[in-house]
Parts: sequence; C-alpha cells; structure tokens
Amino acid sequence: MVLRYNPRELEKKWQQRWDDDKLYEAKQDSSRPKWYELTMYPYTSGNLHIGHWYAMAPADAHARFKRMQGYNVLHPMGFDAFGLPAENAAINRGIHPHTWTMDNVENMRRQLRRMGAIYDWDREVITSLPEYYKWTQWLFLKLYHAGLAYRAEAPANWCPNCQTTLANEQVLDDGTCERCHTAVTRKDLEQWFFRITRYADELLDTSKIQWPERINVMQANWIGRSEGAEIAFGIEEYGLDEKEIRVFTTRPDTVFGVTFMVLAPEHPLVPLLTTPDRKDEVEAYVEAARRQSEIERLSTEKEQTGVFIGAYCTNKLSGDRVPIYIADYALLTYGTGAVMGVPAHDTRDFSYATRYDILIRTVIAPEGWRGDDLEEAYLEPGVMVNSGPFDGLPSQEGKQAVIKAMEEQGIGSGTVSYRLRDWLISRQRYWGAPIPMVYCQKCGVVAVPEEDLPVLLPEDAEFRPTGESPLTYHQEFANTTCPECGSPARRETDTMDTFMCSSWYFLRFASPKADNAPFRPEDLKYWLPVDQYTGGAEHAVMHLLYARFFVKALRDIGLLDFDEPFLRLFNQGTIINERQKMSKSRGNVITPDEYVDSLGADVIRAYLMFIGPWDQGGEWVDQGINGITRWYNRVWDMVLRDEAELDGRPTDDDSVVQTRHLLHKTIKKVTQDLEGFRFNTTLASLMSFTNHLGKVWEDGSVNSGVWRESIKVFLLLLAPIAPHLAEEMWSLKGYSYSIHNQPFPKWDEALAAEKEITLVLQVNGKVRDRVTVPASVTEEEAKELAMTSDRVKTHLKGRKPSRVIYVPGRLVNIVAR
RNA sequence: GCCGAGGUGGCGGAAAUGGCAGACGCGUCGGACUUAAAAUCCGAUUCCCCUAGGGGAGUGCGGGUUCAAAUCCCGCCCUCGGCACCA
Repeated sequence: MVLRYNPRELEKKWQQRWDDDKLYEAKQDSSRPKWYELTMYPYTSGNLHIGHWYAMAPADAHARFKRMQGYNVLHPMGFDAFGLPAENAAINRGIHPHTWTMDNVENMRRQLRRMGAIYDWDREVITSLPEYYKWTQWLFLKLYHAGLAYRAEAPANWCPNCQTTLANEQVLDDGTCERCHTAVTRKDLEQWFFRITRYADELLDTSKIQWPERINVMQANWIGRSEGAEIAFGIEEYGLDEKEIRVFTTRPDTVFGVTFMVLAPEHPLVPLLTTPDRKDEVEAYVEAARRQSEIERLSTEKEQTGVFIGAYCTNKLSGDRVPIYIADYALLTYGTGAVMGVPAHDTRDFSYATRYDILIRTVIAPEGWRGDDLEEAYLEPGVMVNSGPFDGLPSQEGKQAVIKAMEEQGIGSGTVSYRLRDWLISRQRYWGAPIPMVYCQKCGVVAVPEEDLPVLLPEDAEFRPTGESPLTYHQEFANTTCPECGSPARRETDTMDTFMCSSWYFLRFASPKADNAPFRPEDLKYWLPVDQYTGGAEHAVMHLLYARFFVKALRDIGLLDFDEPFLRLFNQGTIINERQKMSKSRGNVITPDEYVDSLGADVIRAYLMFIGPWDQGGEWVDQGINGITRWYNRVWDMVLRDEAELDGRPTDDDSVVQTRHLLHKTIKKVTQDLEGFRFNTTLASLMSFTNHLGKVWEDGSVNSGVWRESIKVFLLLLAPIAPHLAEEMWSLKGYSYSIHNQPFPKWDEALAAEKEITLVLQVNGKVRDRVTVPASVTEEEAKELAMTSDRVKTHLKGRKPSRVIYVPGRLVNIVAR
C-alpha cells in the first residue's frame, strides 16, 4: 500500500518544527486549568514494540484532545531503568548495566519521538541516574524515620546450588532456579519492609478515585480484609514463657466445635511444645514443608496433611483439651500462624479431621438437623448447638455474643485480619537504588544522613555469574564508617525493589530538575494529582497499590497534601498477533519501526486506535492497516482539492443542510468518544463524514463555503489522532501554524440534532415498513402513517389492531393477534 | 475452587434508558480503468428459501418476562484475566 504523501519527510519536518518551537513545553500557567495525563513509563528493555505504541499513542491522542480543549496539559515520559535484565546483560555479554540501560534509553527515546507525542522531553526522568535515585533513597529515609520502614527476617527464594537468593520472577513455574534448574527453597534473611498494611483500610477506600471497578475489586481481594476474632488457647501446663496460643478466626461462633489445633510448621512454639517421642516425626515434617514451600502450591486440590506434636491446649471457653498438630495448610504469614480446627464447619478442617480420625462436633445446626453426623463441613449460618450458654442463638448473632463473652473473660477479642502483607523492598541485586542504611558494630542499624546522599552504586563492580550481588563483595562499597560514631561499619548491600522508583516518578515529573528536593511543593500544588492515568491492568495490585500507599505515607509525613496519586485510571487491553500474545520466544513481535518507515506514525496511531475498543485490546492484522492508508489517501486528495471548483455548479439546499448537520453531529460524536477513550468509534464517525464529503463533491451539491468549513473542522477533529498529517494539511490549506494550538471545535446542538428520522413500522413486533418523517412528527401523525402503509395493511390481513405502541422518534408497533 | 470480564457475519468490531441487528473497516465476489497486473473508482456481501415482489431464521446454548430482548431474569456451556489452602 502506497501513500500519496511522503510520511517520512512530512513527519520529520513537523517533529523538528514542534521541537524547535517548544510547542509542547509544559509550563505552569495559573490562568488555565491543568490536566496531568500520564501513561505508565516503560521499562528500558531496549526496544519499543507495538504494545508500547498501543499504550502510548491513544493516550497521546487523548492528551492532545484535552490540550485543544484549553487545558494546560502535562503529558510526560520517562524510563523505569533499574532492574534485573540490565544485570543479566552484564553477566552474559559483559556490558555494564549503566551502559546497557543508557543505550536502551537512547534507542527507545528515538523510537518514542517518532510517534509524534506531546511529551515534554525536558521533563524526562530516568530512575537509574543518581539525580533520581538520590531522592528514592531520600524518600526511603523519610519512611524509615516515620516508622514505616523496618527490618525483619523473612523467607526469600534460595537456590542451594547458586548459594543465592532469587527474585520471584527468577523462579521458574516448576519451582526451580532459572539459571541452574535446582529446586528453590526458602531461606530466612533479614530484609527491609514498608508498612503498607498500616494503610490497608484506607487503601480499600476507593471513594476518591474513578477507577475501573475491576481494578478496585482486584485490590480489595488482594488486601483481603476479614473480620473475626483472635482467641487464646491455654498452654499453661507446659511451663513456658508463652501461656497461650493465639488463633485468628472469622467464625468465633464455632469455637465450641474446636476439636484440634493446627500450627504452621514454622510456628515458633512448635519446637517448644513438641514432646520428645514426636520430635523426629515433627522435624521431618517441618523440613519437608520448608522444602516444598511455594513450589507445591501448584497442586490445587492437595490433601491436608500434618503431624501430631504430642501436646495439647485448652479451649478456655468450653474447657476442652484439644490435641495440637502442625500442618502446612496453616500459614505462618496469615493471621497468627495458628488455626483452631473446627472440622464440622470448615472444609479443610473437615478433610484433615477425617484423615486423622479426629472428633467432628457439630455446633452450628443446619435447618432440620436431627443430630446426625455431617457428610461434609456445614459452612452456612444456622443455630448454635453444643455450645453451652450460646445454644439456640443464630450463628450470626453468636459471633458477636462469643466475642463479647471472650472479651469479658479476657481470652479473646474482635479483630480484623488482612491477606495483604508488608511490602518487602529488599533485593539482593546490584542494579537498583542502594538502601541507605549502615550496620555499625556499636550503634547497630544507622540511617545514612540526608546530606550524604546519594549512596552511589560503585561503577567498577564485577559481574560474575555467581548469582550474588556484586555489592556484597565490593569491599570499598560495603566497608564504611558509622555516620554516628565513626567506627567501622558495613553498608546495607541490598538494593530497592524497582516498584519503589515507580511509586513516586509521577511526582518527579512536576519538578524534574529540582536538585534540593525530590519535588517542589508549588509544582505539586499545580500539577498533582494525576488527572488521568493509563496503562496495563497487569499492574493492578503491585504498582498501583504501592503508588497509592506511597502518596498516603508521604501525605502523613507532610510532604504533600492529597490522598490519591491517580484520580482516573483507564486500562488499555493487550495487543496480540497471530491470536497470541507477542513474545520473543513465539517470534510474533511486531516492531513499529518498519511500519513507521514505510507508512508513517500517523497510520500506526490511527490503526491502533481503530482496531477495537481500547480496553479490550485487539489483534494486529497487517491487512487491516490498508483501511487507514486508503482513508488517508482519500482524505489527502479531498483536502487538497480546490473548493472554488464547486462554485461553478448548482448547489442543493438539502445537501447543504445535511452536510452541516453531519458536521456538527460528527463534532459531537468525536468529542464524546475521545472523552471516553472510544477511539474506534471516533475514527468510524470521521470516516463516515469523509465518505459523505466524497459524495457531495461528486455531485457538486454544496458550495465552497460549506466545503471549506467542513474540511477545516475535519482537520481539527483529526489533529489529535494524526498530528503530523493534520498539521501538514492545515498548513497547505493556508491556515496559520499550529493546528495544535487551535481550540477543539464545538458543536451546535440545534445543528447536530436529527431533523428527519426513519420511523419503523412494525406489526406484532416485526419490521414491515420504514418511512422518513420530520423529527417533529406527532404521535397521531405517526400512527396515521402506520395505518396507511400498504405493507402494514398486507400484514394486518384485515385484523383489527388490539393495541398500537408508539415510541417517539423511533417506531410504531401495531399489535393484532 | 473463588472473583472479574467477555461470547454478535468469512474477520476486527457498531448498536442511550429494551425499540431498524451488523455502523466503520478488512477480506471476498462482480464491474470500470489497463496489453496485463497492482493501485484506484463503482456495486454487492449474515444465512436459508424464492423467477420476481418478497418470505423465514438469526447476536454461545436452553428456558422465561415483554407489544418488542444482543440488551432484563433463571439455568447451562465456552474463552480470557486475576487469586489460589487466607482460617
């Protein structure tokens, strides 16, 4: 397919001009309303693929649209530049991560520029540069001093062969190390965490944001708030410091049905409570559980297994003494790491009790229950039985009653548990922002003073395929002195999770050059929060949740004064090729460069927007692009015609009226569709309009004035979608530079309104005739028309209508049975 | 298993509050132009029946509500995304 204009030249020319004129420079301007439209910045993988374009080009069209609507738009771009692939490149190809990253940035920036977006490149941020990560570290210290960062022992993925920890993404699906394929186990390490759980309830509150419900639901599920109770079971008889085992349950109403206790294998009480005769068996089970850890989770319907540890605890409410087991279905990381076993009313407990021959005692009676044994766990509400003083209470009320009783007796209390865990930010890696902490032999854990930031990554690190972070054996880096007492000290050699960088980059765009702070309050005040954020839904529970937490934390520290980073969110779908996701291994990756070379950015932009609803993604089909190139060719011809030719021919008043009507209807449709990210129907209505223009040119039924006006408005409507082409044609038509500084056209509601409608005439709900009538048609007129239609008469076959339904402006349905 | 989104021609997809199913585009077929092809332009294109004019069926499947259902309700099937022993 060949274009009638030269996209390469034309696009290059205008990009240069816009650049030279700083047309898209974002400047604060209190006289105009601001609009901060942000697209998730890309990772510096090295190449921009069509998926990036799919995320960015429509977002740019939307930002351009807002700009033409009079908003002062900030639509910045940057690079997520820390991360593992840079390190792997260093190991595999001997390229320093910094070099690899910056080469990629350069290439991607070049590719991005060709898209013709309104990015203000003066605001670019690259997270791996010290000028950026200095402030990532600074923010870490702020969180640390606010008590939101802490160090704790946590299990990490450990490869026994490589002798190193692995990030989750380095563990293959079969639970083995991606490098040596050894089974990965867990190893407990001291690591850094952020207290995101402190914000769990506020993160559940979505009243201040307009996000897709889907994402809100995913976040809510991820946070997993459960109301219930914490209950203490007595173990005084063992003479330990701990006098009780605490469990979390959402079913305090079933507490009289507890017939056993389950501890997570790693529970600290296990070694203390295990009786000598059980020791070997218990230790073997703990070891096995440790070994399987995350791996065996893949088996869905796994049977509940465990071992009795020889000890018992006391149900303080019922007085029952119940055996204590360890079982891997109890997770140390959720609740208290201990579960009260109520087999009658919990599926897993039921299966466990059946397997180990443990008593199953019904305490919530199903309707019509006559005391017989349950075939399976009964999970629904019912009436409390076998529950002492609570017998006869409906279980829903029983929950509160039991909690109240336990609180009075000091053996338990109502509480809330979350699935969400604190955010582990330590990475045993080189290519990340060093965590600015020092371990002093005398002072312990000491924060690096602000004035000593940044803690720079040593450039001369060695990248050996040992799997260990180069920082751990970089003596100059690791060995330091304590900032407080001056004694020899060791630096933290872990670096930060890259989600840390992306949790505040949108703030940095407001003050990209600030060198004495991560951002300036006055800049934030003007630009933030982000009005519209767009990106993939794959970040629903990681990046998006972390960024929300970050903003709330910084607000509480006093660094900013809003509650949410992103007011509106839109998730584009995934673009696929050959019915599959694009990936290097499948060899079906579409590279935009070749298409930009031959067809130009504007074609790709429009094609991606036309392919289907943006949030549903779509399939890249080479042939489909033909539709856009043909359309541009026709538009090009049409726009460049000399409208004076029309004046030699008689005009048709109806055609003029209809063209005006269509013009305003199109403005309305395009405006509303762009507002709602419905680019596919935006394009469809623009195409329809040009189809109409083609017809009226052929029959010469409009005058040059209407034509010129139609073309002018059309170009303005096209500008956000095809910025180069629209600018070129705008200029060729003699309008003044730049089209992108023009206001977006406004429609006249009277002109946009339909003057004529097609009235559908139905008999018994089936369409039998259609008549064109003025939109002002009255009910009587419409019904009259229906009754006089020959086709309607034929289908009535002389029957008397029993009912006539009139839908204004739409149809008449005659019912006759 | 649980949560969420979706299923419409040969294909991508259009269709406020229930009210003309298939906009727009791709592809295909026919025609024009051409020595020929490409490109371009014009026309047709849901399926079935019919010589015509027209008739019938049709939005994953089966029921239902309604004058009227792609749209609402009930029960299934399938696809995609997320979570996955969360007590």
